[in-house]
Amino acid sequence: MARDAAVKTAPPASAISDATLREFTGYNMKRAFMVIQADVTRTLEPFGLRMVTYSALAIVGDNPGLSQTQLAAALAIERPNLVVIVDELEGRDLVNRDRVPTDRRTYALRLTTEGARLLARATEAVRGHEARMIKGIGKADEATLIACLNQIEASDTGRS
Amino acid sequence: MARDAAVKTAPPASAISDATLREFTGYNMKRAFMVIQADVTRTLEPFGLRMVTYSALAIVGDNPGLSQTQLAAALAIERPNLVVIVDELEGRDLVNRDRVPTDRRTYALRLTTEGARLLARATEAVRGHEARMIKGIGKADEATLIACLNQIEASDTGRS
DNA sequence: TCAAATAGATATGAGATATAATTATTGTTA
DNA sequence: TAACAATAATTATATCTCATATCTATTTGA
Repeated sequence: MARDAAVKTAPPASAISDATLREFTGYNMKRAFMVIQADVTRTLEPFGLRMVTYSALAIVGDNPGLSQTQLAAALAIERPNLVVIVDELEGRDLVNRDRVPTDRRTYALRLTTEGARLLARATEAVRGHEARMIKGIGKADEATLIACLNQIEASDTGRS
Repeated sequence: MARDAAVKTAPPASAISDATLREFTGYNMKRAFMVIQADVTRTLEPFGLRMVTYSALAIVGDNPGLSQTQLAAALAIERPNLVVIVDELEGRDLVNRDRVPTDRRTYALRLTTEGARLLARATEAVRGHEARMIKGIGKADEATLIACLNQIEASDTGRS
């Protein structure tokens, strides 16, 4: 239904040129990322996960005992916004907020057994998503793609 | 100030691993795109433009006389959200909403002289941004990068 | 011991995005 | 040709994301 609407609302859509924007890496990347985002969202939906909640589980899994501040930094989101995310994951018994005896201000975040199981299953699904996305791209080109993306990421000056 | 805060709020930030997520193209792409987005936002700010308003100018420049529905489709945004964008550009005398004699429901969007001038200047600035982003990436790798991004974009099934 | 800094949480606001519904106009067809 | 369906733009609105300011509890450091 949504698909029909999208098609109908763009009668001669293919006739529209985006030549000027195609010159730029950022535009091509945004269009590619939109496809990836849509597919990964569909991929995670059966697990009741969004990109950000899946990412949070993955980071906690890789770094058991980290604090919410550290997790927020790793996810590049603000700490207030992370609180509700951890609330959600804790409410579903996917992560625990363990108290730290040496510093009672902070929590040590850890996956529960169920959280680890869900992360493993979701990661398998995301691997399937990954395979769909890079289908038709050779190993060498894929390596070049990742290297270019990492190079661009590293070019960050970080100035505000 | 914001930079200091960001640094300060992540004391042992470098110690946090994102190994699981690094496996995925989408994660690497998101991190790279965040850098691009931040830089292009800074680049366009002196022109009073955001990514979406610059993109709108570029598409109108490439397709003079197109309708708002076509522009919305090209920008992949919903038509109601485009209205305020065109309002803004029209209010700044960068684009005109010309009436179409054969169909009085629709507008033919065109750049004003000033809109064309601003687009040209902004495009030069964005070319500078592009150069910053891909600095250190060779011509061949850059071509591979774009080809991979376009391949991923083309893998879109479009199902909702 | 007292001031500053930190972790988490709460409240809140701004911005982006999506949907439903309205108006004006055009196309279709009974 | 009259009535109905479809389309373009718009308005209103809800939701989601993202950022900032502020608060409490706790720790650190002068």
